[in-house]
Amino acid sequence: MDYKVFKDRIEINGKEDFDIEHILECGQVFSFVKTDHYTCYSADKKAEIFEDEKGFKIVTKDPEYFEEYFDLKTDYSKIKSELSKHKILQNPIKFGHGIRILRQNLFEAVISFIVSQNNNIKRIKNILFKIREKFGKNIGDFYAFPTRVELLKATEDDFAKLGCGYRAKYLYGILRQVDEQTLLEWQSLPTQELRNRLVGLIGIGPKVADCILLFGYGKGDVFPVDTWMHQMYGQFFDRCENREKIRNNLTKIFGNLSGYAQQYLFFLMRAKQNKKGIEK
DNA sequence: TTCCAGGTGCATA
DNA sequence: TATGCACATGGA
Repeated sequence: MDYKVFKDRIEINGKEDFDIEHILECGQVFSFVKTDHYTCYSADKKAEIFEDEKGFKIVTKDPEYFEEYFDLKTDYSKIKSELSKHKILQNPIKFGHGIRILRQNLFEAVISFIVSQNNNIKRIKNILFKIREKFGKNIGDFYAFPTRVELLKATEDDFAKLGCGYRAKYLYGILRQVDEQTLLEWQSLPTQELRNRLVGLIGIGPKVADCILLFGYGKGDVFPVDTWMHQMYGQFFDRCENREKIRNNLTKIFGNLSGYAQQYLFFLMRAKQNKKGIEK
């Protein structure tokens, strides 16, 4: 895939390694809107993505930020060719060939995946947009994701009123347990140590920690096991295991590319289940 | 109405 | 160490 960064946009040539629908609808991110095109919101930045016959145009005031965000410097054809050696991944990769793992804002990822627990994607999106509107800075035609300092003004009841349910106390608590700087400093830790730190925070369990590691820290050697992956494992491997065992087994198989493997599997599983499908 | 969603924390054995 | 249950809420 080749692409070019301009002052006000990025132009992507080809669709094999970049498909905005695959990228956004594979469950890794919640702050986007679909109209006749997709609009992405990350932290205090925004990009609109348009598809044409040749590829995609990412229109934004912050092209460098979104070059990083969409992980454009990484060669996904290499990743896919490596992962395609595993029979179980051949169909999922074919189906979700345009998936890329987003490099999301760390703090936003932490809050987002706490909200995501035992919740459905539509509702997660609503709650996160409400959090933006209520506590984030108004940037013209959208709201930035609030900083920790901005969110510290929120009471537990404020979160509950936005529909967070029992997660309100986790959000209220997490803001008082860790700040953005500390989260950033943990970046250099080995994955397991970093995971231990995250799981040590009230409101973050193994699954949410793995999502933060993968989508916030860009650690490929984790495999988030949620209800869908639990189902998938039962179907493919024809046996029942607990989530921690599934996670351990699959990271052993996929190594540093575990997180990528997980996304291809998740996307296909959910599309099948939704029936309406996100097929092309 | 009932079930379920990108789970977690806590009590109990 | 492992298992079971409560927890909020709205979409399907």
